[in-house]
Amino acid sequence: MGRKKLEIKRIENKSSRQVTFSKRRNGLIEKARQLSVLCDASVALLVVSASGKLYNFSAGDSLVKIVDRYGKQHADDRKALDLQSEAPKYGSHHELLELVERKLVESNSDVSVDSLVQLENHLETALSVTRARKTELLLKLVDSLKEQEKLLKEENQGLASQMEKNNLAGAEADKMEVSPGQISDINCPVTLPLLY
Amino acid sequence: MGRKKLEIKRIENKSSRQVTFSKRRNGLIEKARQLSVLCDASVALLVVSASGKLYNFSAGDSLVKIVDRYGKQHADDRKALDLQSEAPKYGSHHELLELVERKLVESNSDVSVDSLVQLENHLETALSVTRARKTELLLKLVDSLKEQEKLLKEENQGLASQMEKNNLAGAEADKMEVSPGQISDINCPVTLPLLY
DNA sequence: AGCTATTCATAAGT
DNA sequence: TACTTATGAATAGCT
Repeated sequence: MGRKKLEIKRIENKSSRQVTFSKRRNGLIEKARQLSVLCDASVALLVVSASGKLYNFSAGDSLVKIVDRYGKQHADDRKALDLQSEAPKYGSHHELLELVERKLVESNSDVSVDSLVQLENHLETALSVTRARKTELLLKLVDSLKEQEKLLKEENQGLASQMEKNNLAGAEADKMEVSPGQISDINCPVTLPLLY
Repeated sequence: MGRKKLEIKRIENKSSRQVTFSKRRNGLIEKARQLSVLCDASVALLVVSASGKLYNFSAGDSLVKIVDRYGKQHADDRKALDLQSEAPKYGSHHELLELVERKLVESNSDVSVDSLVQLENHLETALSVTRARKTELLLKLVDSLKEQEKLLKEENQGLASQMEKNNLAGAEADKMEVSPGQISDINCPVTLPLLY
């Protein structure tokens, strides 16, 4: 789009490469802005120049939000870590269990109603906390599974339409079996009570 | 750049908005690719359509790398956002607790011990049934979601590998592709109930 | 999806 | 770096 047709390959002359970078970067950002406004979409754009400088732009939503949405698909590590990082607090369950057992044995010889009431209260508190935690975790799990499902469905649709596009672009149809691939183990290794 | 000058404001007609979105999105991606090649730069582009679909493109370097580079500068923002997004869940818990408390205060006006014992029993039965039902439903939901996820992943992988095959069969490498989400399983929170 | 009339972006020049 | 302009590209409105 200029005085001459430009081949799309690395511009060897350093200064014109820099000029072109600046011009086209601005052009790209303007196009991104227009897309966002015209079509009510969110756009995030990150450009790293050859010299390592980072330029960023976003429209429709904050860059952080858009990146975060992307991150949900690819930062499973972070998610896993988040869940794990909460574990330590509740990790010493075994200790607690032993404590409770000791208390119970104690209370058998102790007939004082007061101390039984106290024990009851402690146990009830523990129960309540535990139960709340259980439900919270289950609900979290459900939420993340639903999120996962949504993303997978979108991805699926994207793949399908892209494939259709590719097919039209000339490749002969090659029948293909669906390979099961590696499906990681989803069995929850949990001692979850069904009823109680 | 068309038959008529187009004002840069939201296109009201839904279908032409969609068509424009598709055209301009492709144009934007092509421009991004060109910038990357011509000027030896890295470009990451994330577009979220009005309907919530995510399109991503990168050139020069992997999207994750570019985004990471950005992320390191803005880790704090993202952290804050993460925390915020989880906060709402705990709000409604409180409401429910208050409702329960009100019910308890109501029952205080009744002084008959017998009737209180009866009420206690009824409530305990109701609670137990409710709780069992809740857990049962949640676990069922989790199971079906996991099943659904498994199926979607299989389908996804099938599509991805088929597409790869098609690509090898003649089409030139298209940089833009929806990554076949390497979505590892959500870690199942292990520390479930201590007491129940 | 394709097809043009137009507008837009920009390469080269100043 | 900024402005100008000739020209190649992108695309809006149609089909």
